[in-house]
Amino acid sequence: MSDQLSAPKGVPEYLPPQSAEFMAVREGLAAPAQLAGYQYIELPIFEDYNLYSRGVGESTDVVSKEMYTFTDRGNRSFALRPEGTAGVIRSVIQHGLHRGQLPVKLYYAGPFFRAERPQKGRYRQLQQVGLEAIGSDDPALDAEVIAIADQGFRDLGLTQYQLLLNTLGCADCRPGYRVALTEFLMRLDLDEATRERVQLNPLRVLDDKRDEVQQQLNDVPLMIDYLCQACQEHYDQVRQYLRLHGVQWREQPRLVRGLDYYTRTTFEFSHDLLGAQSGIGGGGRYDGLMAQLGGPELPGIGYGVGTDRTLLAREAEGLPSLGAAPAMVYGIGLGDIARERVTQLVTGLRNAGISADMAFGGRGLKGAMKAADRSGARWAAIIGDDEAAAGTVQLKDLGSGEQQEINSDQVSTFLLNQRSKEDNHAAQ
RNA sequence: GUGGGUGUAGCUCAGUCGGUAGAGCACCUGGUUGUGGUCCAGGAUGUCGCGGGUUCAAGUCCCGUCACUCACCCCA
Repeated sequence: MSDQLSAPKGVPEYLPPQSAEFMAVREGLAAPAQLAGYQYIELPIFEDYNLYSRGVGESTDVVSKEMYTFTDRGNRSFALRPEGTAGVIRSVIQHGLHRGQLPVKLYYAGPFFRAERPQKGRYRQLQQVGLEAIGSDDPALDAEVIAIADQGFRDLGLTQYQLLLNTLGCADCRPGYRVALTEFLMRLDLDEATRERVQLNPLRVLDDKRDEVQQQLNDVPLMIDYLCQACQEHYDQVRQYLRLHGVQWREQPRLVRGLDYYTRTTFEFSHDLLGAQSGIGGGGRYDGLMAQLGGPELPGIGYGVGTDRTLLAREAEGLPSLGAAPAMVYGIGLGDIARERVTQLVTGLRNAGISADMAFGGRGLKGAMKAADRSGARWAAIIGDDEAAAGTVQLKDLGSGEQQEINSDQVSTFLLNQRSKEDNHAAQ
Protein backbone atom coordinates (compact mmCIF):
# COMPACT_ATOMS: atom_id res chain seq x y z
CA MET A 1 0.00 0.00 0.00
CA SER A 2 2.68 2.45 1.04
CA ASP A 3 4.59 2.25 -2.24
CA GLN A 4 1.46 2.26 -4.39
CA LEU A 5 1.83 4.72 -7.20
CA SER A 6 -0.76 7.43 -7.16
CA ALA A 7 -1.70 10.52 -9.11
CA PRO A 8 0.10 13.70 -8.05
CA LYS A 9 -1.44 15.49 -5.13
CA GLY A 10 -4.29 17.78 -5.99
CA VAL A 11 -4.79 16.45 -9.50
CA PRO A 12 -8.32 15.24 -10.19
CA GLU A 13 -9.05 12.28 -12.44
CA TYR A 14 -12.34 11.64 -14.15
CA LEU A 15 -13.12 7.97 -14.49
CA PRO A 16 -16.13 6.42 -16.16
CA PRO A 17 -18.95 7.15 -15.85
CA GLN A 18 -18.04 10.61 -14.53
CA SER A 19 -15.64 11.16 -17.42
CA ALA A 20 -18.62 11.38 -19.79
CA GLU A 21 -20.08 14.10 -17.62
CA PHE A 22 -16.77 15.94 -17.70
CA MET A 23 -16.70 15.90 -21.50
CA ALA A 24 -20.32 16.99 -21.67
CA VAL A 25 -19.63 19.92 -19.35
CA ARG A 26 -16.64 20.99 -21.39
CA GLU A 27 -18.68 20.81 -24.58
CA GLY A 28 -21.57 22.63 -22.93
CA LEU A 29 -19.32 25.49 -21.89
CA ALA A 30 -17.71 25.78 -25.32
CA ALA A 31 -20.85 25.53 -27.44
CA PRO A 32 -22.17 29.09 -26.85
CA ALA A 33 -18.78 30.50 -27.86
CA GLN A 34 -18.87 28.59 -31.13
CA LEU A 35 -22.39 29.83 -31.77
CA ALA A 36 -21.14 33.38 -31.33
CA GLY A 37 -18.36 33.06 -33.86
CA TYR A 38 -15.42 32.31 -31.61
CA GLN A 39 -12.84 29.96 -33.08
CA TYR A 40 -10.86 27.32 -31.30
CA ILE A 41 -7.19 27.85 -30.51
CA GLU A 42 -4.87 25.12 -29.20
CA LEU A 43 -1.89 26.47 -27.34
CA PRO A 44 1.19 25.22 -25.47
CA ILE A 45 0.74 23.91 -21.97
CA PHE A 46 4.07 25.42 -20.97
CA GLU A 47 5.41 28.79 -21.97
CA ASP A 48 8.42 30.99 -21.43
CA TYR A 49 8.50 31.95 -17.77
CA ASN A 50 8.76 35.64 -18.66
CA LEU A 51 5.40 35.58 -20.40
CA TYR A 52 3.70 35.22 -17.05
CA SER A 53 5.95 37.45 -14.99
CA ARG A 54 5.39 40.23 -17.54
CA GLY A 55 1.81 39.46 -18.48
CA VAL A 56 0.09 38.23 -15.36
CA GLY A 57 2.16 40.36 -13.03
CA GLU A 58 5.06 39.76 -10.69
CA SER A 59 3.02 40.96 -7.73
CA THR A 60 0.27 38.38 -8.11
CA ASP A 61 0.17 35.27 -5.97
CA VAL A 62 -0.24 33.23 -9.11
CA VAL A 63 3.17 34.25 -10.39
CA SER A 64 5.03 34.80 -7.14
CA LYS A 65 4.22 31.50 -5.48
CA GLU A 66 1.85 29.30 -7.46
CA MET A 67 3.63 28.50 -10.70
CA TYR A 68 5.19 25.21 -11.64
CA THR A 69 8.49 26.24 -13.18
CA PHE A 70 11.35 24.32 -14.67
CA THR A 71 14.39 24.75 -16.87
CA ASP A 72 15.21 22.58 -19.83
CA ARG A 73 18.63 21.27 -20.81
CA GLY A 74 19.41 24.50 -22.59
CA ASN A 75 18.79 26.30 -19.29
CA ARG A 76 15.68 28.04 -20.63
CA SER A 77 13.06 28.88 -18.01
CA PHE A 78 9.51 27.69 -18.50
CA ALA A 79 6.32 27.56 -16.53
CA LEU A 80 3.31 25.31 -16.82
CA ARG A 81 0.56 27.70 -17.81
CA PRO A 82 -1.33 29.01 -14.77
CA GLU A 83 -3.99 30.78 -16.86
CA GLY A 84 -4.93 31.19 -20.47
CA THR A 85 -5.07 34.83 -21.44
CA ALA A 86 -1.35 35.58 -21.53
CA GLY A 87 -0.70 32.66 -23.86
CA VAL A 88 -3.48 33.66 -26.22
CA ILE A 89 -2.22 37.23 -26.43
CA ARG A 90 1.33 36.02 -27.03
CA SER A 91 0.13 33.80 -29.86
CA VAL A 92 -1.98 36.55 -31.41
CA ILE A 93 1.00 38.91 -31.43
CA GLN A 94 3.45 36.27 -32.65
CA HIS A 95 1.27 35.24 -35.58
CA GLY A 96 -0.18 38.62 -36.34
CA LEU A 97 -3.78 37.55 -35.93
CA HIS A 98 -4.67 41.12 -35.02
CA ARG A 99 -3.77 42.25 -38.56
CA GLY A 100 -6.98 40.74 -39.83
CA GLN A 101 -10.52 41.63 -38.98
CA LEU A 102 -11.15 42.85 -35.45
CA PRO A 103 -12.09 41.76 -32.94
CA VAL A 104 -10.21 38.49 -33.01
CA LYS A 105 -12.51 36.01 -31.28
CA LEU A 106 -10.93 32.86 -29.88
CA TYR A 107 -11.74 30.18 -27.38
CA TYR A 108 -9.77 27.39 -25.77
CA ALA A 109 -10.14 24.49 -23.37
CA GLY A 110 -7.65 22.48 -21.40
CA PRO A 111 -5.58 22.09 -18.26
CA PHE A 112 -3.88 24.79 -16.23
CA PHE A 113 -1.56 24.41 -13.27
CA ARG A 114 -1.13 26.11 -9.94
CA ALA A 115 1.06 24.88 -7.11
CA GLU A 116 -1.35 25.63 -4.31
CA ARG A 117 -2.56 23.67 -1.33
CA PRO A 118 -5.48 21.70 -2.73
CA GLN A 119 -8.97 21.79 -1.27
CA LYS A 120 -12.48 21.20 -2.47
CA GLY A 121 -12.77 22.62 -5.97
CA ARG A 122 -9.20 23.91 -5.96
CA TYR A 123 -6.79 21.74 -7.84
CA ARG A 124 -3.17 21.83 -8.92
CA GLN A 125 -4.24 20.76 -12.36
CA LEU A 126 -7.45 22.54 -13.18
CA GLN A 127 -9.51 22.54 -16.33
CA GLN A 128 -10.85 25.67 -17.92
CA VAL A 129 -12.80 26.70 -20.94
CA GLY A 130 -12.01 30.28 -21.82
CA LEU A 131 -12.37 32.84 -24.53
CA GLU A 132 -10.77 36.09 -25.59
CA ALA A 133 -12.00 38.90 -27.83
CA ILE A 134 -9.17 41.15 -28.90
CA GLY A 135 -9.13 44.47 -30.71
CA SER A 136 -12.28 46.26 -29.60
CA ASP A 137 -13.36 48.15 -26.53
CA ASP A 138 -17.00 48.22 -27.61
CA PRO A 139 -19.11 47.75 -24.46
CA ALA A 140 -21.40 45.52 -26.51
CA LEU A 141 -18.48 43.12 -26.72
CA ASP A 142 -18.09 43.09 -22.94
CA ALA A 143 -21.75 42.17 -22.66
CA GLU A 144 -21.49 39.47 -25.32
CA VAL A 145 -18.55 37.84 -23.57
CA ILE A 146 -20.38 37.80 -20.25
CA ALA A 147 -23.58 36.55 -21.84
CA ILE A 148 -21.75 33.64 -23.46
CA ALA A 149 -20.37 32.46 -20.13
CA ASP A 150 -23.80 32.82 -18.58
CA GLN A 151 -25.38 30.87 -21.42
CA GLY A 152 -22.98 27.98 -20.90
CA PHE A 153 -23.94 27.66 -17.26
CA ARG A 154 -27.62 27.87 -18.05
CA ASP A 155 -27.39 25.32 -20.86
CA LEU A 156 -25.89 22.90 -18.36
CA GLY A 157 -28.85 23.42 -16.08
CA LEU A 158 -27.28 25.58 -13.38
CA THR A 159 -29.57 28.04 -11.62
CA GLN A 160 -28.06 28.66 -8.20
CA TYR A 161 -25.30 31.03 -9.16
CA GLN A 162 -24.93 34.73 -9.64
CA LEU A 163 -23.00 37.09 -11.79
CA LEU A 164 -21.02 39.68 -9.86
CA LEU A 165 -20.07 42.76 -11.82
CA ASN A 166 -17.66 45.61 -11.26
CA THR A 167 -15.42 48.03 -13.08
CA LEU A 168 -11.79 48.69 -12.22
CA GLY A 169 -11.31 51.88 -14.21
CA CYS A 170 -8.49 52.59 -16.60
CA ALA A 171 -4.97 54.00 -16.67
CA ASP A 172 -6.43 57.49 -16.33
CA CYS A 173 -8.66 57.06 -13.31
CA ARG A 174 -7.33 54.07 -11.40
CA PRO A 175 -4.10 55.67 -10.12
CA GLY A 176 -6.06 58.35 -8.27
CA TYR A 177 -8.28 55.75 -6.71
CA ARG A 178 -5.32 53.63 -5.80
CA VAL A 179 -3.76 56.48 -3.86
CA ALA A 180 -6.98 57.11 -1.95
CA LEU A 181 -7.41 53.40 -1.23
CA THR A 182 -3.84 52.95 -0.06
CA GLU A 183 -4.13 55.91 2.28
CA PHE A 184 -7.29 54.46 3.74
CA LEU A 185 -5.88 50.98 4.17
CA MET A 186 -2.66 52.13 5.76
CA ARG A 187 -4.63 53.60 8.64
CA LEU A 188 -6.22 50.23 9.45
CA ASP A 189 -5.12 47.63 11.93
CA LEU A 190 -3.77 44.90 9.66
CA ASP A 191 -1.29 42.08 10.00
CA GLU A 192 2.06 42.30 8.32
CA ALA A 193 1.24 40.12 5.32
CA THR A 194 -1.81 42.22 4.57
CA ARG A 195 0.13 45.47 4.92
CA GLU A 196 2.57 44.16 2.36
CA ARG A 197 -0.33 43.41 0.09
CA VAL A 198 -1.52 46.98 0.46
CA GLN A 199 1.79 48.10 -0.98
CA LEU A 200 1.86 45.51 -3.76
CA ASN A 201 -1.74 45.77 -4.89
CA PRO A 202 -4.18 47.47 -2.51
CA LEU A 203 -7.22 46.37 -4.51
CA ARG A 204 -6.71 42.79 -3.45
CA VAL A 205 -7.33 43.63 0.18
CA LEU A 206 -10.92 44.48 -0.71
CA ASP A 207 -12.12 40.91 -1.01
CA ASP A 208 -10.25 39.52 1.99
CA LYS A 209 -12.62 37.00 3.55
CA ARG A 210 -11.57 37.48 7.14
CA ASP A 211 -14.09 39.21 9.39
CA GLU A 212 -11.53 41.29 11.22
CA VAL A 213 -10.53 42.79 7.87
CA GLN A 214 -14.00 43.21 6.41
CA GLN A 215 -15.22 44.96 9.56
CA GLN A 216 -12.75 47.73 8.96
CA LEU A 217 -13.82 48.18 5.36
CA ASN A 218 -17.23 49.75 5.83
CA ASP A 219 -16.15 53.18 4.67
CA VAL A 220 -13.52 52.07 2.19
CA PRO A 221 -13.33 54.22 -0.93
CA LEU A 222 -14.71 52.47 -4.01
CA MET A 223 -13.53 52.61 -7.61
CA ILE A 224 -17.04 53.34 -8.78
CA ASP A 225 -16.77 56.80 -7.17
CA TYR A 226 -13.48 57.59 -8.88
CA LEU A 227 -14.30 56.61 -12.48
CA CYS A 228 -13.38 59.00 -15.25
CA GLN A 229 -16.07 60.10 -17.68
CA ALA A 230 -15.10 57.56 -20.33
CA CYS A 231 -15.08 54.63 -17.91
CA GLN A 232 -18.37 55.70 -16.38
CA GLU A 233 -20.02 55.80 -19.79
CA HIS A 234 -18.45 52.52 -20.79
CA TYR A 235 -19.75 50.81 -17.67
CA ASP A 236 -23.24 52.25 -18.18
CA GLN A 237 -23.34 50.86 -21.68
CA VAL A 238 -22.06 47.44 -20.65
CA ARG A 239 -24.97 47.21 -18.25
CA GLN A 240 -27.40 48.40 -20.90
CA TYR A 241 -26.22 45.68 -23.29
CA LEU A 242 -26.37 43.07 -20.57
CA ARG A 243 -30.04 43.92 -20.16
CA LEU A 244 -30.52 43.34 -23.86
CA HIS A 245 -28.93 39.93 -23.47
CA GLY A 246 -31.35 39.18 -20.67
CA VAL A 247 -28.51 38.57 -18.25
CA GLN A 248 -29.05 39.17 -14.54
CA TRP A 249 -26.24 40.49 -12.40
CA ARG A 250 -25.38 41.96 -9.04
CA GLU A 251 -23.16 44.99 -8.64
CA GLN A 252 -20.20 44.10 -6.47
CA PRO A 253 -18.13 47.27 -6.08
CA ARG A 254 -15.46 45.45 -4.08
CA LEU A 255 -14.98 42.71 -6.64
CA VAL A 256 -11.35 42.51 -7.68
CA ARG A 257 -9.36 39.94 -9.57
CA GLY A 258 -6.11 38.27 -8.73
CA LEU A 259 -4.33 39.11 -11.94
CA ASP A 260 -2.78 42.49 -12.58
CA TYR A 261 -3.85 43.01 -16.17
CA TYR A 262 -7.53 43.71 -15.62
CA THR A 263 -9.06 47.08 -16.43
CA ARG A 264 -12.61 48.40 -16.61
CA THR A 265 -15.23 45.63 -16.73
CA THR A 266 -14.56 42.73 -14.39
CA PHE A 267 -16.92 39.95 -13.44
CA GLU A 268 -17.15 36.71 -11.60
CA PHE A 269 -19.70 33.91 -11.54
CA SER A 270 -20.20 32.65 -8.04
CA HIS A 271 -22.08 29.49 -7.16
CA ASP A 272 -24.14 29.35 -3.97
CA LEU A 273 -23.61 25.70 -3.06
CA LEU A 274 -19.91 25.24 -3.59
CA GLY A 275 -18.31 26.10 -0.26
CA ALA A 276 -15.18 28.19 -0.09
CA GLN A 277 -14.19 27.82 -3.74
CA SER A 278 -17.38 29.28 -5.10
CA GLY A 279 -16.05 30.97 -8.23
CA ILE A 280 -17.09 28.99 -11.27
CA GLY A 281 -15.85 31.54 -13.76
CA GLY A 282 -14.43 34.99 -14.02
CA GLY A 283 -12.81 37.46 -16.31
CA GLY A 284 -12.69 40.99 -17.48
CA ARG A 285 -11.19 43.56 -19.75
CA TYR A 286 -7.42 43.91 -20.17
CA ASP A 287 -6.83 46.96 -22.30
CA GLY A 288 -3.13 47.28 -21.53
CA LEU A 289 -2.00 43.69 -21.83
CA MET A 290 -1.34 43.56 -25.56
CA ALA A 291 1.09 46.46 -25.42
CA GLN A 292 2.69 45.14 -22.27
CA LEU A 293 3.56 41.92 -24.07
CA GLY A 294 5.16 43.77 -26.95
CA GLY A 295 2.18 44.03 -29.26
CA PRO A 296 0.19 46.97 -30.53
CA GLU A 297 -2.08 48.94 -28.22
CA LEU A 298 -5.19 46.91 -28.65
CA PRO A 299 -7.85 46.35 -26.01
CA GLY A 300 -9.25 42.96 -25.14
CA ILE A 301 -11.64 41.09 -22.91
CA GLY A 302 -12.04 37.48 -21.92
CA TYR A 303 -12.87 34.97 -19.25
CA GLY A 304 -12.02 31.57 -17.93
CA VAL A 305 -14.63 29.25 -16.54
CA GLY A 306 -13.75 26.27 -14.40
CA THR A 307 -14.73 22.95 -15.93
CA ASP A 308 -14.06 21.08 -12.69
CA ARG A 309 -16.06 23.53 -10.63
CA THR A 310 -18.93 23.62 -13.08
CA LEU A 311 -19.12 19.86 -12.77
CA LEU A 312 -19.10 20.16 -8.97
CA ALA A 313 -21.80 22.82 -9.20
CA ARG A 314 -24.03 20.53 -11.25
CA GLU A 315 -23.59 17.82 -8.63
CA ALA A 316 -24.30 20.29 -5.83
CA GLU A 317 -27.55 21.28 -7.51
CA GLY A 318 -28.50 17.64 -7.84
CA LEU A 319 -28.76 17.84 -11.62
CA PRO A 320 -29.04 14.56 -13.51
CA SER A 321 -25.63 13.38 -14.61
CA LEU A 322 -24.75 13.57 -18.27
CA GLY A 323 -23.68 9.97 -18.60
CA ALA A 324 -22.32 8.17 -21.61
CA ALA A 325 -24.86 6.46 -23.81
CA PRO A 326 -24.45 2.69 -23.60
CA ALA A 327 -24.09 0.63 -26.75
CA MET A 328 -27.42 -0.06 -28.42
CA VAL A 329 -26.70 -3.72 -29.10
CA TYR A 330 -24.77 -6.36 -27.21
CA GLY A 331 -23.69 -9.35 -29.28
CA ILE A 332 -23.38 -12.83 -27.80
CA GLY A 333 -21.91 -15.80 -29.63
CA LEU A 334 -22.03 -19.36 -28.33
CA GLY A 335 -19.35 -21.54 -29.82
CA ASP A 336 -16.53 -20.78 -32.24
CA ILE A 337 -18.56 -20.40 -35.43
CA ALA A 338 -21.23 -18.33 -33.74
CA ARG A 339 -18.56 -16.03 -32.31
CA GLU A 340 -17.25 -15.40 -35.79
CA ARG A 341 -20.79 -14.58 -36.92
CA VAL A 342 -21.24 -12.19 -34.02
CA THR A 343 -18.00 -10.44 -34.85
CA GLN A 344 -19.26 -9.89 -38.40
CA LEU A 345 -22.64 -8.76 -37.12
CA VAL A 346 -21.18 -6.24 -34.70
CA THR A 347 -18.84 -4.82 -37.32
CA GLY A 348 -21.75 -4.42 -39.73
CA LEU A 349 -23.84 -2.66 -37.13
CA ARG A 350 -21.05 -0.23 -36.29
CA ASN A 351 -20.58 0.55 -39.97
CA ALA A 352 -24.29 1.32 -40.14
CA GLY A 353 -23.92 3.79 -37.29
CA ILE A 354 -25.37 1.56 -34.61
CA SER A 355 -23.29 1.32 -31.47
CA ALA A 356 -22.54 -2.29 -30.62
CA ASP A 357 -20.56 -4.11 -27.97
CA MET A 358 -20.10 -7.85 -27.58
CA ALA A 359 -19.26 -10.53 -25.02
CA PHE A 360 -15.62 -11.49 -24.72
CA GLY A 361 -13.89 -14.22 -22.83
CA GLY A 362 -16.07 -17.12 -23.91
CA ARG A 363 -18.40 -17.03 -20.94
CA GLY A 364 -21.61 -19.03 -20.98
CA LEU A 365 -24.91 -17.66 -22.14
CA LYS A 366 -26.04 -16.87 -18.65
CA GLY A 367 -22.93 -14.88 -17.86
CA ALA A 368 -23.03 -13.18 -21.23
CA MET A 369 -26.64 -12.17 -20.74
CA LYS A 370 -25.70 -10.72 -17.40
CA ALA A 371 -22.95 -8.73 -19.07
CA ALA A 372 -25.42 -7.57 -21.73
CA ASP A 373 -27.79 -6.38 -19.04
CA ARG A 374 -25.10 -4.51 -17.16
CA SER A 375 -23.78 -2.85 -20.26
CA GLY A 376 -27.08 -0.99 -20.46
CA ALA A 377 -27.62 -2.11 -24.04
CA ARG A 378 -31.15 -2.01 -25.32
CA TRP A 379 -30.84 -5.18 -27.40
CA ALA A 380 -29.04 -8.46 -27.09
CA ALA A 381 -28.14 -10.21 -30.34
CA ILE A 382 -27.61 -13.91 -29.63
CA ILE A 383 -26.16 -16.40 -32.06
CA GLY A 384 -25.76 -20.09 -31.25
CA ASP A 385 -25.10 -23.10 -33.45
CA ASP A 386 -28.67 -23.17 -34.78
CA GLU A 387 -28.68 -19.48 -35.70
CA ALA A 388 -25.20 -19.68 -37.20
CA ALA A 389 -26.36 -22.49 -39.45
CA ALA A 390 -29.57 -20.68 -40.39
CA GLY A 391 -27.95 -17.28 -40.87
CA THR A 392 -30.18 -15.71 -38.26
CA VAL A 393 -29.95 -13.86 -34.97
CA GLN A 394 -32.02 -14.05 -31.80
CA LEU A 395 -32.73 -10.40 -31.14
CA LYS A 396 -33.91 -9.80 -27.62
CA ASP A 397 -35.37 -6.56 -26.30
CA LEU A 398 -33.75 -6.30 -22.90
CA GLY A 399 -36.40 -3.89 -21.70
CA SER A 400 -39.50 -5.96 -22.43
CA GLY A 401 -37.89 -9.39 -22.59
CA GLU A 402 -39.44 -10.06 -26.00
CA GLN A 403 -37.29 -12.03 -28.40
CA GLN A 404 -37.51 -12.70 -32.10
CA GLU A 405 -35.44 -14.48 -34.67
CA ILE A 406 -34.51 -12.46 -37.74
CA ASN A 407 -32.07 -12.82 -40.60
CA SER A 408 -28.58 -11.53 -39.90
CA ASP A 409 -28.62 -9.15 -42.84
CA GLN A 410 -31.83 -7.52 -41.65
CA VAL A 411 -30.66 -6.66 -38.15
CA SER A 412 -29.29 -3.22 -38.94
CA THR A 413 -32.34 -2.06 -40.93
CA PHE A 414 -34.61 -3.38 -38.21
CA LEU A 415 -32.69 -1.50 -35.51
CA LEU A 416 -32.47 1.70 -37.54
CA ASN A 417 -36.25 1.58 -37.94
CA GLN A 418 -36.70 0.99 -34.26
CA ARG A 419 -34.43 3.87 -33.42
CA SER A 420 -36.18 6.38 -35.64
CA LYS A 421 -39.56 5.19 -34.36
CA GLU A 422 -38.45 5.81 -30.80
CA ASP A 423 -36.85 9.13 -31.67
CA ASN A 424 -40.13 10.31 -33.19
CA HIS A 425 -41.99 9.10 -30.17
CA ALA A 426 -39.63 10.90 -27.81
CA ALA A 427 -39.93 14.09 -29.84
CA GLN A 428 -43.67 14.30 -29.19
C1' G B 1 3.13 28.64 4.00
C1' U B 2 -0.82 28.35 8.46
C1' G B 3 -4.90 25.88 11.20
C1' G B 4 -8.80 21.90 11.97
C1' G B 5 -10.68 16.89 10.79
C1' U B 6 -10.11 11.83 9.08
C1' G B 7 -7.24 7.13 7.95
C1' U B 8 -10.75 -0.32 9.06
C1' A B 9 -12.69 -5.00 2.52
C1' G B 10 -13.00 -2.62 -4.45
C1' C B 11 -16.80 1.53 -2.52
C1' U B 12 -19.66 3.78 1.82
C1' C B 13 -18.96 3.01 6.70
C1' A B 14 -19.88 0.38 11.94
C1' G B 15 -16.62 -1.55 15.67
C1' U B 16 -19.18 -0.10 23.07
C1' C B 17 -15.44 -0.23 28.97
C1' G B 18 -8.67 -2.41 25.46
C1' G B 19 -9.99 -9.17 24.75
C1' U B 20 -6.87 -11.05 17.62
C1' A B 21 -12.68 -7.58 12.63
C1' G B 22 -18.16 -6.70 10.75
C1' A B 23 -22.50 -4.64 7.67
C1' G B 24 -24.52 -2.70 3.15
C1' C B 25 -23.34 -2.12 -1.90
C1' A B 26 -20.28 -4.26 -5.61
C1' C B 27 -17.96 -8.96 -7.18
C1' C B 28 -17.86 -14.64 -8.05
C1' U B 29 -20.56 -19.53 -7.97
C1' G B 30 -25.07 -22.25 -7.81
C1' G B 31 -30.70 -22.55 -7.99
C1' U B 32 -32.23 -27.33 -15.62
C1' U B 33 -29.66 -28.32 -20.88
C1' G B 34 -29.21 -21.96 -24.94
C1' U B 35 -31.39 -16.41 -21.79
C1' G B 36 -30.23 -10.90 -18.03
C1' G B 37 -32.83 -7.81 -14.17
C1' U B 38 -36.09 -9.48 -8.95
C1' C B 39 -35.61 -13.52 -5.37
C1' C B 40 -32.97 -17.56 -2.60
C1' A B 41 -28.40 -20.22 -1.07
C1' G B 42 -23.26 -20.16 -0.81
C1' G B 43 -18.24 -17.83 -1.53
C1' A B 44 -13.68 -14.76 -1.92
C1' U B 45 -11.68 -10.14 0.04
C1' G B 46 -8.08 -6.83 5.12
C1' U B 47 -0.20 -5.26 6.73
C1' C B 48 -7.23 -1.94 10.79
C1' G B 49 -2.10 4.13 6.75
C1' C B 50 3.10 3.38 8.68
C1' G B 51 6.70 3.21 12.92
C1' G B 52 7.42 3.10 17.99
C1' G B 53 5.49 3.00 23.21
C1' U B 54 2.11 1.36 27.44
C1' U B 55 -0.25 -3.51 28.51
C1' C B 56 -0.92 -10.41 29.84
C1' A B 57 -3.60 -8.35 25.53
C1' A B 58 -4.06 -2.42 21.08
C1' G B 59 -8.45 -1.23 15.31
C1' U B 60 -9.38 0.91 20.33
C1' C B 61 -4.81 4.38 24.84
C1' C B 62 0.03 7.54 24.17
C1' C B 63 4.02 9.61 20.91
C1' G B 64 5.90 10.27 16.13
C1' U B 65 5.28 10.06 10.94
C1' C B 66 2.89 9.86 6.23
C1' A B 67 -1.43 10.35 3.41
C1' C B 68 -6.09 12.26 2.48
C1' U B 69 -9.51 16.10 3.46
C1' C B 70 -11.73 20.88 4.83
C1' A B 71 -10.61 25.89 5.74
C1' C B 72 -7.21 30.54 5.59
C1' C B 73 -4.05 33.38 2.03
C1' C B 74 -5.33 33.22 -3.28
C1' C B 75 -7.99 31.67 -7.31
C1' A B 76 -11.32 28.52 -11.91
